[in-house]
Amino acid sequence: MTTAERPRLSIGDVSERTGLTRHTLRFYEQEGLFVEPVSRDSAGRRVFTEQEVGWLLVCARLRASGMPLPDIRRYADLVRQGPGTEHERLAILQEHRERVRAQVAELHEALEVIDDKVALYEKRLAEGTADELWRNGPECDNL
Amino acid sequence: MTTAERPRLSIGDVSERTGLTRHTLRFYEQEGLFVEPVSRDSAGRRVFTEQEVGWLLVCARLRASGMPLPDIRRYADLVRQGPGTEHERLAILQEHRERVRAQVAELHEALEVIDDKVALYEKRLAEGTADELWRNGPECDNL
DNA sequence: GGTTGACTTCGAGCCGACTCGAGCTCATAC
DNA sequence: GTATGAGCTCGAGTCGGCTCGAAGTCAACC
Repeated sequence: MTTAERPRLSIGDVSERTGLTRHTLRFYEQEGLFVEPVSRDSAGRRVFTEQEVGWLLVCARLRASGMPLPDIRRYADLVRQGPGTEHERLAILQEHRERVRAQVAELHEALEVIDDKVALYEKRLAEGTADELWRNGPECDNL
Repeated sequence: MTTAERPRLSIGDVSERTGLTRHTLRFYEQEGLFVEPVSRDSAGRRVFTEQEVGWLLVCARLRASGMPLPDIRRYADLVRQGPGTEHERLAILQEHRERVRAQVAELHEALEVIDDKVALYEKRLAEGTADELWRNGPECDNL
């Protein structure tokens, strides 16, 4: 529980550190992705903390893996509500994990198809027999 | 080179066999994803061949792995143009393969984050110490 | 010859997640 | 004191890939 420095980060700082644009950060606030309301300075500008940067980095990973904003919002809501909501938070994470795993599996299947085609083209091109790859050839399984 | 049966498949048949809706199949034709123009019967209805089903299954994999429609169209165009376009076809496939691999890597990174969180929640819930997971705990790295 | 069901075209609508821009307010640097 | 630059709000636009529905055609069965 370090009561250490609380560096006050501007939206620009956070943008740099998270890779999310300023626009996106405002949009995320509006969408309720933050656990606590984002605080403001005297001029009404957003002031972020290191904690929030950390959370945003997590959000970025969740987004990159396809978690919809409503799910992230829900998770953030639960964290805000505090103790007693851990089971549902866990459930959200587990469900998402399954979806991601399924997606990885799907991508691997696609990679198999792609790899086959690449191998075929490379072989034919190396042999100079690319023409045989043409439409009605015996081994021309789907171009 | 089997000159065998040419089963004339309706859009409904193809829909069933590819998992693509009729709407999507028409849309794909319109978008130029087919190598050859789709033929029609006397009443103007689309008639598909086994070859086309095969190609659509490939398309489905490419789409599932995120290849944009314009890229698929380009590939189909090249196949239609025939010999001499193999290098570019190969290039398209290789490029896409790299993107898919990158995506898989990204998903794995996300999975690491998710797995960590899941493990943490499971541990605390099992121990009944979930409360310690609360906000300002020492080990509470980003909720 | 009427009903059914599968097909046709066309254009519009939808979805999620940004992305952008106009017009404004501030604070700091010179 | 004014120019610069970063921030603000709000509403609208974009993008890709479907998705839907209305209105019509056609063949096959009873």
